[in-house]
Amino acid sequence: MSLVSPQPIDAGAVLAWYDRHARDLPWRISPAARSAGVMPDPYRVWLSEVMLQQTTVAAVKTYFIRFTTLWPSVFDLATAPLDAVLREWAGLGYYARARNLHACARAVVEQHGGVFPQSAAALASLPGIGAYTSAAIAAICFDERVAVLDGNLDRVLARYFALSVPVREAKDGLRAALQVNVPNRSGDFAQAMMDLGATICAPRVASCLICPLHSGCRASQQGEPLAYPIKPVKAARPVRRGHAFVMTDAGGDVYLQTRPGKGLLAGMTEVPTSDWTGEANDPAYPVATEWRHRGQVIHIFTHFRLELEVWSAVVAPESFDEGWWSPPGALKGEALPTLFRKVLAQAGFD
DNA sequence: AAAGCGGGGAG
DNA sequence: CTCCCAGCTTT
Repeated sequence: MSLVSPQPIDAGAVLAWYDRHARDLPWRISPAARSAGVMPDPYRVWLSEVMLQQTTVAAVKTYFIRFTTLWPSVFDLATAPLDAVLREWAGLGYYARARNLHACARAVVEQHGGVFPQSAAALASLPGIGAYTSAAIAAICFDERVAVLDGNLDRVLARYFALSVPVREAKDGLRAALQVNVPNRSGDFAQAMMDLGATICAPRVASCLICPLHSGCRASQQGEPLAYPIKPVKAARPVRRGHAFVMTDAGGDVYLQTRPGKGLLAGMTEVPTSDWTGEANDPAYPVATEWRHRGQVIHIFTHFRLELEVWSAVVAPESFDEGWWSPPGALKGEALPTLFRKVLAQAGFD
């Protein structure tokens, strides 16, 4: 017995709703323009999709405009130094995306003549493009009739089918159930379903009375749309503790260095810190001098909570040669993740 | 199959 | 505070 009942999806109703209520987004071709023959630029769609991985539309907008202004084409991005891409990505999170973005731009230019492949299967072989992103680009740019399954669709379909297990355990079944319902306007359909999930069938609010899928929705029929999707048991978030050291030279420049190329915040810029452990420990200062305690920074990562004690001191620069000294006015342009911007702010560098 | 990987906004 | 967002890669 399948976990997903073969309840048909009224794609026509979804598209009719989308024609009236589509969100206006910087990377999107409106359904009216699309109907008039305007096609999306695969470069812009790809860039937006990568930025939108596990990231809200609101957070992406300014980054998208900044990136497309600096680098209007895949050729421009492929030619840009990786350092510049990381600096512009700083604050958006999941920094492996920026490295893969750059690698993907170079692959498209060097292996495909600057033209994005037009099938989901071919797109999926590129760096940073997985099952969702390949399907989204193929549908939105080329109207490939492929199932586009993101977090919104997980929720919408889990409710529509009243899925009795966590989505994780039925992903293939959901995809198959969606696939057989994908219409000719597959790009608009994909975006319509995502808009539906973002506005009507939202995580904490289900506005079933105005939903185009209301009549076929099992969860709505049961009167408990918010009971789905079934939540998997969540792991506790451990606490790690450590110390951060903000050092300035006599001229007031701040000592920065580059993080390791693998792991958390890989390749991004930081100030020196101790190890982050489960236990509070005494600060192992980088150099013996008069350190001033500037308070604490708390930062939440996906899988742990970090509490850093912030220390500052004026030091002799000769002892530090792995990194560089950055004038306070230049900090804004450094590839500093949010954690270290918090640390610097705590030490008085705004 | 599970873990690792950021950050922010909504409620 | 918790939840979760237009997920991908590595182990």
